[in-house]
Amino acid sequence: MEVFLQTVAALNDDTRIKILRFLDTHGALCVCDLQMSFGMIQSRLSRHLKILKEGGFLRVERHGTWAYYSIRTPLDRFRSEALEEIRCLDIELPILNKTSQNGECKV
Amino acid sequence: MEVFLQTVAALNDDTRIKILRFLDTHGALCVCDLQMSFGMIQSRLSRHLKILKEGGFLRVERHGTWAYYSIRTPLDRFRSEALEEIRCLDIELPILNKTSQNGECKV
DNA sequence: TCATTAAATCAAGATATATTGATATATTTA
DNA sequence: TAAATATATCAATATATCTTGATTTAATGA
Repeated sequence: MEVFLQTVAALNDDTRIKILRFLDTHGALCVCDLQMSFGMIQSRLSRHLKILKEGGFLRVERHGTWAYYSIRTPLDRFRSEALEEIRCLDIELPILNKTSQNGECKV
Repeated sequence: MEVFLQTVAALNDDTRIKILRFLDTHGALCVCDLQMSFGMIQSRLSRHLKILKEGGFLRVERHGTWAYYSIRTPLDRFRSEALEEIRCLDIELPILNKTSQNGECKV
């Protein structure tokens, strides 16, 4: 069962779908940008990012204390189709709030 | 969110993955055949079949008191890819126990 | 109509997953 | 080294989903 079910489980949550769509739209973002944009408690966000990463959808690149998450490429066929479906969803996303740009985050 | 998340939710369960794989392998089967094969309580099976049907993976054809479930065709791209993934899984399936063939089910 | 069988539904308890607040880890800068 | 900030993890609770046993619905045939 393993990998496939983990991939499916990663998709099985509204919040994670939104995060995927958001990163697909805006490219790599650090946790604090996502946190500011979604107005979401940090531990919650961190958990969802972990599940998406372990589900094979995201990659992380660290720069100092910042962790930049982005859609992993290339995605395999199943994950690509999933992402394509997500692109077609009529969902409400937050506005991007890129506090980290100023070098000052203090989220 | 609607349809896509419902589709994903349908996939998000070991038992349902096995049922899909089983029906993909053996074609249309009635509930009692599945029940005998999987050794599963009827209400539990019925629930999973409902979720798979509502997730767009299965169709039902009624013949008298029997309800024959089978993989719905054609499947859209996402569901097809999902099924393809399921075909590649290394999972243990029960042996087909087709009691209904004799016209006597008494499951 | 009544009895029988297949399948669906419901309510209660069991299990899994998500959320929260607190704490831990790690990097940068003073 | 110490303080500050970003991120990850943990433990407790809240919420959702699954399982079970009982009941209901529906079709068949006596």
